[in-house]
Amino acid sequence: MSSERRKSYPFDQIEPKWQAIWEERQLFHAPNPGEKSFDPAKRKFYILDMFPYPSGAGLHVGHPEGYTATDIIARYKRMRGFSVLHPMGWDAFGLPAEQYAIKTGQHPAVTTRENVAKFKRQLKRIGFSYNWQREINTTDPAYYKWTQWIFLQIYNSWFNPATNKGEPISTYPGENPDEVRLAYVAEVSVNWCPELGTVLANEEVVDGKSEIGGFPVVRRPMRQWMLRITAYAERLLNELEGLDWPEGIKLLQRNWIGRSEGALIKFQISNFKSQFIEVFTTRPDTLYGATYMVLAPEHSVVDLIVAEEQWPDVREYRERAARKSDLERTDLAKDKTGVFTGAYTINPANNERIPIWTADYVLLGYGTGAIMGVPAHDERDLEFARKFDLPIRVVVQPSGDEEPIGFIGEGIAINSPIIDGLPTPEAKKKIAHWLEQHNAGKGAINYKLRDWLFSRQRYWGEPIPIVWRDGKHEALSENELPIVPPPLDDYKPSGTGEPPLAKAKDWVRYSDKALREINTMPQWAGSCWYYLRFCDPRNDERFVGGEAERYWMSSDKPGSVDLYVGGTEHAVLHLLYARFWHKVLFDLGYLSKPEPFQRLVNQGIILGEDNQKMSKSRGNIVNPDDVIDQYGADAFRCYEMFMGPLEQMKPWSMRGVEGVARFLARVWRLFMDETQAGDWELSARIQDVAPDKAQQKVTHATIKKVTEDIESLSFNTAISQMMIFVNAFTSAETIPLSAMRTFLILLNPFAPHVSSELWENLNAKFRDARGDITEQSWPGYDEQLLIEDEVEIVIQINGKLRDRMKMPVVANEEEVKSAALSNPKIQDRIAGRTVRNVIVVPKKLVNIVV
RNA sequence: GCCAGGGUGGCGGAAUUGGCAGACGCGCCAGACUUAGGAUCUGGUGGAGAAAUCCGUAGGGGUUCGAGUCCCCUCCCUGGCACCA
Repeated sequence: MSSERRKSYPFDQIEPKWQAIWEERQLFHAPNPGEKSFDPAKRKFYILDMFPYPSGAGLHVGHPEGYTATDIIARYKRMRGFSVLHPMGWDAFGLPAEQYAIKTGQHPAVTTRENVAKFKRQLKRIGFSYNWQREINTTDPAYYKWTQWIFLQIYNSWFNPATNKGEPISTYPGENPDEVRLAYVAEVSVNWCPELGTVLANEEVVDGKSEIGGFPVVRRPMRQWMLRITAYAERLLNELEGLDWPEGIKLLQRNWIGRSEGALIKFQISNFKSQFIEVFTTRPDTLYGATYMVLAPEHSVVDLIVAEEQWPDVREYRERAARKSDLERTDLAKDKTGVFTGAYTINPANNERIPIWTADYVLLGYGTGAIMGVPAHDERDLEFARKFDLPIRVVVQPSGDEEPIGFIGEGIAINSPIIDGLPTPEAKKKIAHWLEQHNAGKGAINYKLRDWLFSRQRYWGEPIPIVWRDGKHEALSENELPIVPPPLDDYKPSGTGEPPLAKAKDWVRYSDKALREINTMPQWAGSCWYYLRFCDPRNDERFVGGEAERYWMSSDKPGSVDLYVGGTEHAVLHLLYARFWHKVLFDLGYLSKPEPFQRLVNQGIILGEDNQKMSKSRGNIVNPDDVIDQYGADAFRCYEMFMGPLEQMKPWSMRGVEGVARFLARVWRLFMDETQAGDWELSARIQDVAPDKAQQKVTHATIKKVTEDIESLSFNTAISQMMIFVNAFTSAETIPLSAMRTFLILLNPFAPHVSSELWENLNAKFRDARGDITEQSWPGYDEQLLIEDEVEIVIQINGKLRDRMKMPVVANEEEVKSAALSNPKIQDRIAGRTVRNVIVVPKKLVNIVV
C-alpha cells in the first residue's frame, strides 16, 4: 500500500497556484471612490463576516461555514457586475492573550501577531476572495485611535429627548452636562470576578459564573464608566422593524430591551413628611390591592427608614443577600425571603398605612428597585404574602369563573372606588390620570435594558482617553490619540480591583495635577464599528472618509451592510452595542443610514461526527487543515455548504466530505483525461458543437436553480443541481463547449480553484478569447428552454396514485380528463362505480372521486 | 415556567400556491474493469409482502377530492430568557 493515497485530481497543485494568482493580480480588490480603478457605474454590495477573535487554537470548521457562504455570494455578485466589499479583520483584544502574558510575560501584542498570522494563513488556504488590502486589527493603534475617538464623541454627547436624538453636549441647556453625557461615571454594583480580577458586563455572566472560564462572580460596588444605551432603548426597539433579520433574533433583542408600559407611583413614607418612594408597576389598576411594599435589599432608602428595633434583622438580611451570587439568588427563588423594616408607607389611593419590607425578590436594577405588593394579582407577591401572612385583597374580577386570588389577567376593577367597574385597560388609563392629577405618580415606560458597563480592569484593551483632575474627568483632545498602553513587566491584576495599568506609575501621571484613567474598554468596543473602518481602513484623518462612507454604506433601506453573516452567540450583545454606536454616530452626522446591518443571517453550529458539540475534551474537533490536506480546499468549501441549510445545526461527516470530493473529481474527469504517462490533458470529447435539446435543458435548469439558490442562500440544493448536471454529461460522447463554459461559471463561487484551472485549460485549446473565469458575467437562462413538450400526469382515484400518463403540455382540461377516464387500468378500477367528481390540476394530475 | 425554532429512510438532507414523499449525497447490495481495490464505472436501494397490494413525514384528532405542508391537542429535541413588578 502506498504511503500516500493518489489524489483523485491534482488539487494540491492547482489550489496554491490560483491563490497565488489571485493575490498577485489583486483580483478581488474593491476600489474606493477616487481610486483609479473605481467605476462609478457599478453598484456596491457590502457583504460582511463577523470577524474572528484569533485564538491560539486556530480556525475550526465552524468559522469557515459562514465565511464560505459569504465568499460564494461575493464571487457571485462580482460576476453579476457589483463592486463587492468583502473584508476580513481581527477582533484581537481580549482575555486569552492577556492571560498568556500573565503566565509567560510575553507581550500580548506578540501573541496576537502570531495568532493572526496563523488564522490568516488558514483562511488563505481555503481560497476566500477577501479584500485583503482592507485587513484591520482592533489592536492596531492606527485602528483603536478611532475607537478612542468614537468614545470621545459619545462622551461629548447627550441624548435630547425633545429631538429624540444624540446631540453634541454643547446643545445641552442644563447646568451640569456631566449628568447627561452618553458616557458617564457611576458608582455601581458590578459583577466582580476575583479569579479574572475584573468586572464583567451582565451579559458576560452566565448562571452566576464568568462566561469566560466559568469562575464565580460576586456583586461589589465600584466606580465605573457607563454608556447610556438606555437613552436609545426606544429607537433600538422600534428601528428593528425595517431590518431583514431572522424574526427570532429580533425577538431576542426586543426581549433584551424589555419595554413595558405602566406607571410610576409615589408612596409617602409614614413619619417622613417629604420622603417618597417611587415604585414602577405595569398594573396601576391594582393599586387598591397593594397591601405592602418591598424594597430591594440594596435600596438606599432602606438605611433611612429602618426602625431601630429592626436594624439587626435588616442588616443581617442585607449581608446575606449581598453574599449570594446571582445564581443563588435566582436558584433559591422557589422560597421567598425578606424582613420587615419596621417602617410604613401610605397608599396614595386610599391613604392606607402599609408595611415596608425588604426582600431579594425585588431587584435593585429594574424599575425603581421598589414594588408595591399586590398579592391577589401577582404570583410572586402572592407567594410572599402567604409566607409572611400579609393581607390579600382582590381588586380585579375575572370575567370567567376563575379564582380571583392569584388572577393576573385582565378583568373588571372592584374594591377600587376611583375605577370600580372599569375593564383593566381603561382602569389603567384612568388611575394613571388620577395619579398625575394628585401629583402621586404618572404613566411611565420602563426597560429591562440597563446602561452598558464600559470599564474593564484589564491590560489588553483600548485605554479610555480620559484624565482625572481634582476628582473630575476630562476628555483628552483628539490630537493626543491614540492613547497607547505602556509596556509592563507584570500584567497581573492586583486583585483589589485596581487595573494593571495602575502599575505604570509614570504613564498614569499625565501631568502634575492630572492622572490618566486606568480602566480599559471591553472587547466589544472594537467590534462596534469595524464594519465602518473597512470602508476606508487606511484613512488617518477620519474614522471613515465621507465619500467612502457614502459609497459603501448607502442603501435604499435603513441598514447599510447588505448582508452580515455570523453566529447566534452575538444575537444580543454585539449587535445591540454596534447598533447603539452606529445611531450615535448617525445622529452626530457622520453616517448615511441609521442602522448598520440590513440583512442578517446566522449560520448554524457544526457538531462533531458524534453529534455532540465540538470540544477538546470530547476529542471530536475537526481541523480544516487536515481536511484540506486530504481532499483540497474546494472539497472543503463544497462540503461545508452541502451539509445542509446554512442556518441549521448539523453534524460533520468525513464520509460526506469524501462524497463531495468525488463529485469534484468527476467534474475534473469530465474535462480531463489521464495519459499513459499519468498526466492530465483536456478531453477530446469536449467540442465546440451545439448542445442537443436535453443538454440545453439541463444546462438552463441548472443556471436557474443555482442562481435562485445562491440568492436564497440554499447552497446545498445548488450543489445537488450541479451534481445532476455532471451526471447528465458524464456518459455523453461529445460534450458541448458552451455548456461546459456555463457550468464552470456556476461552479466557480463554490469551487473557485478547480473551475479556474479547467477554464484555463479550455482557453488553451479553444481560441474564443474569453479571458479569466473571474472576469465572466453570470449566465442567464431561457425559461422557454425549460418547458416540456410533454408532461407526465398522475392519475389518482380517491387521492391514491393509480397510474401515470404522458400528455402534451398544451392539452386542455377536457382532454386530460377523458384520457384519464379511458385509461385501461383506471377503467378496470372504476368499472361498476359512479364517478362523482373529477379534479384536474393542469400539467400535474387528475383525481377521480368515486 | 415563558418565548422562539425544530422532529421526514440506516445517515446528512430534498419537496412554489395543499397536488407523484424521499431530489442530491453518504452508507449498503449486486455487477463490470482489475494482480489488487478503501480507485473508477453501471444498476439497485423507505418498510412489509412471492405477488396483487398494503403501510409510511414524532403521536392523536380535524378540514379537504387530495395534507410532510393548513387547524386543534399531546410528546420529544435545540436555543434564548428566567422573581423584569
